[in-house]
Amino acid sequence: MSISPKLALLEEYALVARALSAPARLSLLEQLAQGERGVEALAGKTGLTIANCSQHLQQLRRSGLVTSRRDGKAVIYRLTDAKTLELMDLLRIVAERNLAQVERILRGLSGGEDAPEPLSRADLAARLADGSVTLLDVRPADEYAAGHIPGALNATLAQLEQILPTLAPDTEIVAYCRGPYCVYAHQAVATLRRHGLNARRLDGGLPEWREDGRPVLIDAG
Amino acid sequence: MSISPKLALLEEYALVARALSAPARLSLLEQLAQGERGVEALAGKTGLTIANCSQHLQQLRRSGLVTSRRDGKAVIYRLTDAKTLELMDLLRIVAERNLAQVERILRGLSGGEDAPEPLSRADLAARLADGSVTLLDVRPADEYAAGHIPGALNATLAQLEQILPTLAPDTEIVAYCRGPYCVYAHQAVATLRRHGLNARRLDGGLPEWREDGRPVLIDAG
DNA sequence: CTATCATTCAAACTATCGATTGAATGATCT
DNA sequence: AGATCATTCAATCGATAGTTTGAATGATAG
Repeated sequence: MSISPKLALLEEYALVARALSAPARLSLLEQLAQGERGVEALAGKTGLTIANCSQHLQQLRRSGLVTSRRDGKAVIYRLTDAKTLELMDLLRIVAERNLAQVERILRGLSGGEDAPEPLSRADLAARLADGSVTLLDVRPADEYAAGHIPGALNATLAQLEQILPTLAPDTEIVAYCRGPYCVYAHQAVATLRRHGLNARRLDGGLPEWREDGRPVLIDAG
Repeated sequence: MSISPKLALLEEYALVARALSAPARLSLLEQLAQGERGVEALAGKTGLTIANCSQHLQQLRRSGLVTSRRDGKAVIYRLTDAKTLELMDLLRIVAERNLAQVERILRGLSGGEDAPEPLSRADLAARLADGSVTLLDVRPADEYAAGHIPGALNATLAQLEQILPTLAPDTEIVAYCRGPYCVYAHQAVATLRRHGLNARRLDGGLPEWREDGRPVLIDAG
């Protein structure tokens, strides 16, 4: 190659950033952060066609953010390592700190109300131990089944209104979802608070909880 | 807006990543990591035309990674905060861990020899205190003048061969440069080792050193 | 060894990005 | 107030990215 090594290096770094520069791929990474998945499952969850999904996944693989293995006739993708999750998190943090538009969208999700500070994962662990909190997993049932925080109830946003009466009104409710880019927990907290309940989000989702080395319960399949 | 808030959020995160997805902009960020700069200075350092440089800078500003202020008739850009530097670093780390191509380029810079592990900044500080190390700043003279680690000698790669005889042969030499994306230190260490000297890189460059809260010496202008 | 099926490739199209040129802006300085 | 000059805007071009469609691959299962 005739170009300078310096430029060649920058091209490589840019390749990683470019892999993160399309919403569709961020959506795929969000899914993969919860666990390894096949192409078809990912396409279904993200609403992409199979072929399109495959191409995005290959781009993610070329960037080194994800890797794949073969299982029978299926190809299973997964995040390469925890650094990928770190990168996703940092991207979100920078966007939330610096972009007014993000602030606006998140405020819209909360129905304009001020949401309380998220609960740290360490604090949640302590409060789960002494039972002073109701934990709510607001992801779809299949994702809950594939792994969730022990002690968490599962209810999608649609189901939330139905289970409202069953929630102890004096116990603080903590909601969590997929992690870096998921908005379910934001919306759930807004709904719960509109109904007068004391609710807040968990800081991070299941991927971060798992990355902390904390226990994850998998339903028997 | 009619699109879902979720997609809108992902678009914003992708905007930040897209800002990092062009080598020219990474190059600008590398310069800005060393300190705030005007458009013309940045264009000169990166080899971009003024207009092109201005457009890239605006894209960086839209992404929230950099901000600007006016000083007389000049517009001065700077990194928004330390998170930008973190993001640049993490991008490099992920690329170095996962991309074979990066490994190859860095090996080429070292002339194929195995380079020793970089020295940590904390260790450097200790060894500067007891004088057991020769510190070499291999950036251009103007960047050295704008701020450098106290006690560092300045020599560009071109000048390196000339000052070789003046270096104590028994003292370990530590080289540093701009930081995340700079290759000068790699090349300098390779040159020094080819001449039989005991040399290694500093982990990180001036921006990381400054971010640690360590002293930086600015030449009187 | 052949059929099957999940995945990948290839080609086409549209949209967007990056570089260049030359003109316009707009804050300063006299 | 007008001249100056750094910066930004606008228009253009070529190159690249994203989506869709349909065909090709290639590992498995019978």
